[in-house]
Amino acid sequence: MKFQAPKGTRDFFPREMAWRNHLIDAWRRVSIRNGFEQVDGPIFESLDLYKVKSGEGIVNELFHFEDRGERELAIRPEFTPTLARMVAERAGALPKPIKWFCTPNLCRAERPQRGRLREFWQWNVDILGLETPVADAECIFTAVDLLSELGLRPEHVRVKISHRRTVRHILAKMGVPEEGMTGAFDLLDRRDKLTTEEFTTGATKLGLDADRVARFDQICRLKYGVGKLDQMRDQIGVDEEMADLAALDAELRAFGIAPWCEYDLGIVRGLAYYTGTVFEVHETSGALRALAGGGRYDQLIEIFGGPSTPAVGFGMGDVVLSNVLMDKGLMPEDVSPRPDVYVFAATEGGAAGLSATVADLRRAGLHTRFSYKASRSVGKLIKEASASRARFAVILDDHSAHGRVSLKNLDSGEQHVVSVEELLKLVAAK
RNA sequence: GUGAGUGUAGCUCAGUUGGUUAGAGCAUCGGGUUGUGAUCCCGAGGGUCGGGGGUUCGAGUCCCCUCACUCACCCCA
Repeated sequence: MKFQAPKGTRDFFPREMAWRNHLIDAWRRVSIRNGFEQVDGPIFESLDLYKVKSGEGIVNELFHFEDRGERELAIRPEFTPTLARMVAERAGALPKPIKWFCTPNLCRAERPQRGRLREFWQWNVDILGLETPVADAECIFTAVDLLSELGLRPEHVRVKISHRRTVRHILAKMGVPEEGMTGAFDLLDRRDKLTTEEFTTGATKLGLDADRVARFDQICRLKYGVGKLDQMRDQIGVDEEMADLAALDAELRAFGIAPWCEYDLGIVRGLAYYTGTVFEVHETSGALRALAGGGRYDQLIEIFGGPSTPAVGFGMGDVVLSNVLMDKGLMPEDVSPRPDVYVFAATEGGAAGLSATVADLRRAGLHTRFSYKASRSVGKLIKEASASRARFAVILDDHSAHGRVSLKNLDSGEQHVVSVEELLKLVAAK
């Protein structure tokens, strides 16, 4: 019997675990400096919680099971329902605005492919209780702050922004009837995957004539920089429902992230519950799926039984993010913790004091490793110390009985004979 | 759920028209030389060639089935 990790899941050997921690540390660090507080919920919830938001169809896409009390449960495929439940439960008592983040692992019963696995980690950032586009801009700023923290730049990734109400207004003005809106959004979303014929057929079904089909097609593809909303007004001829976007535009500039952002009316997001701003972070070559996606969902908390609460947020998964960093050559070689010192004995006399020295160094708070080898070959042991990525080698020899050791800086190669007290000082000073 | 591609050591791969006991490099482990990270030398472990069936005197190699992985579709909360 041979076992392997289940389809779409990953084992985290030390290297991978170090990377996962590095990423989650970055998520946490950036969240905190942007004023968000960390929360978490259970890894499984009542299956109904997910049906409320997404309908029966969701059941095939998640892992669900029954407990011994015949309760139907599901492993969390997303965090938003839990968040909504938590907010609805204490809505009255929580100080506003609510700014929360979370770094849950999520599971979806989908077929794995590039950028998509069955278990992954996702950074969730949400602001609840604020209607102002400042909150939308702050979410986008936080996402950009993280991307920047990991070495990405506007030439690598771009935040593509649209607005549900603005787009709805444009579509209505073009003659798309109210009942055709869902179909129109779907068409917008899938434009890049459709042939011209398929697109035209779809648009015609919505009641658009050839002229308007062409304009619709054009609108899907138009992109505008931050600060260029006037161009959008002129080219599309849109007048109303622009105030929200204009306010967001001003904030994006004020936050200093204009170069990272662009308006792209082809961004829809599949979710029916978005009500205003929607955005996705894409790698600029367009080769990979979205790194992150989010938007405003002002009615969701009510659906979960809470009071009417405006909300905006986004999610960013670890898989595509790692893919992008790898593709751009920004994946660090090794982010495992570096030992401060690596101790070994060059003589039998030195070996007598090995364990005691290690214990002293560890009690002093140093990340201390030592050689388990019987070899007294200094060259071999230095090599071992170096392979451990330690900053210093501590060499014990026959003088060590008198409290003197050789301290070698493995980065510079410098070596001095020092007392243990001096050693602690030198290592602490870097 | 649909389709395509790929499966030989931990990794990258070689393996002749089917022919003896399946190989290399890297990695791992042990040892040796040089009292200081290199280089070098010796050695070891690790494979039911993804699995099953078939053809054949003989299958890593040919055929069928199956499984896994990868990629694309559906979907993407």
